[in-house]
Amino acid sequence: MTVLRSALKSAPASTAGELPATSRGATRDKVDAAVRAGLQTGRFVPGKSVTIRGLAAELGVSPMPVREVLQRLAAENALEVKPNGRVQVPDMTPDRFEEVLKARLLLEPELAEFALAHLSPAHARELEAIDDEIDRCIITGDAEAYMRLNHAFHFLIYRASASRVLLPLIESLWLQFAPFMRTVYGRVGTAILEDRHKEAIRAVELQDATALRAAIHADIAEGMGLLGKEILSA
Amino acid sequence: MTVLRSALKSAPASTAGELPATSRGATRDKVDAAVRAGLQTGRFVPGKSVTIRGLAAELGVSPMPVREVLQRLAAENALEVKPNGRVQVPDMTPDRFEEVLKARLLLEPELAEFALAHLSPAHARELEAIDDEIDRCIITGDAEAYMRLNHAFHFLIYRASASRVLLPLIESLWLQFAPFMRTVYGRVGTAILEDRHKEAIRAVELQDATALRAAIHADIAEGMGLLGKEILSA
DNA sequence: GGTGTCGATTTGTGATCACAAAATGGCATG
DNA sequence: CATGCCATTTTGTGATCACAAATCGACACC
Repeated sequence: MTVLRSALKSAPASTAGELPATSRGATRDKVDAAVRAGLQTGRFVPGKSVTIRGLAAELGVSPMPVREVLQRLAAENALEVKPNGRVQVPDMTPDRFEEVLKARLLLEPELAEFALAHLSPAHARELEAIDDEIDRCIITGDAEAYMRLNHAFHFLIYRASASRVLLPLIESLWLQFAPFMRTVYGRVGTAILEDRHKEAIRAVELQDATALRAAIHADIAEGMGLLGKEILSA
Repeated sequence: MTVLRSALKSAPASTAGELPATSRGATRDKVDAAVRAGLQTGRFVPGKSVTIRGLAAELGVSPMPVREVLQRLAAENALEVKPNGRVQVPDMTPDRFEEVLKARLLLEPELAEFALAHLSPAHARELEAIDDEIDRCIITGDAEAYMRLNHAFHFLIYRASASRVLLPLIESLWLQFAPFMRTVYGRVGTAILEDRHKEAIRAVELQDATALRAAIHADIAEGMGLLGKEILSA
């Protein structure tokens, strides 16, 4: 039996040609990264139902790691398990949107200020590079790249805090509103986008906590407030 | 094969005598509830390693639902998956403690105020009943019951908000500090405990948002601030 | 007596399977 | 032509298995 199973297992592995680098939990990490990226970039749209077998086949893995990843993301409220067990990307509602906005305004300026002491001039230059790319994406209308870069900008700041509590909470929030924002950008385009990134960068350079808080707060309030009105018309 | 497996499956079921009521995901829910309760009541202590097979055997289920539950709780930062895949209850550090405290002070007064409009005089009476029991627990020194009731008190308020965003974040926070608090109570006893529950109840009765915020804020700051110093001596 | 090494055991991981519930679709009936 | 019903398919769930990595323990060697 053992030999037989080994033969079956090595067969698809040889076709894929990726025998090595199978460290602990590699498959699960791969699936996790794929789904998270899909949520952030809009591959998964609110209301879209995600099936275990479907994702497993798409990624060329067994249903097992997919099940665990879906459970994880459901626990983070990035996905929703319906009473019949089906998993889907939650729809956005006005109430939910307002709550996410409120939570972001409470937590993100706080963590940004906490991270400020760990942000060097080198970080400021990295932020500028990202922001330049963001400006390009707004012009070209590349909503997917915009979302990826905007995420990179904010989390370059937040991650500097080395937080193990606030940071996961904020990541959960981003996963909750990202799919919805993606659909909004798809509808209204990216031309109207404005941000307070340059103010934030200046605050980092000057190590000005108050200014950084204000920049992050305004960036969130304006960015989400601007597009939040869209959900009333939908 | 099918018949053979059915025989194998029905055998242990008949010994346990619980054929019915096997609705969707019942086993997983049972495991989930068991582990959550264990974390809240101190059955699981920081540093304690939790094994899949161990828990599965203890609860009389297969390793499968346990794996998913552990993944979920790890996603909520209630458990920690070490690089070798082992799962354990995270240790508390001064940094982590301070961050949890900060996050609670930001989120819980906010959600309490948001819930206030949904809190009726009947709720106030429920809160009073819980608080009476809490006072008894403080006297008798029943730390486990105290923690369960304190959780019930706060979440009776928070749950009234019908929040789908802030509430899960706060639940995650409680799961993070509960195991640690349990060990602290075990060391210093419950006699020194004080709370602002009566102020909170009065605020609910009067529908006074400012007073409720203040009561919740003070309850958290004093309750955790009082015991947080313990981690410096450990 | 301390230490390194090798074997046995424990444990997480990924895969496959059998089953039940739900969803889907076609078909017959009103 | 609409509608209710039934067979088929899809899908989630729980269980078991084979394997690999890690941990633990004993024994020999220095």
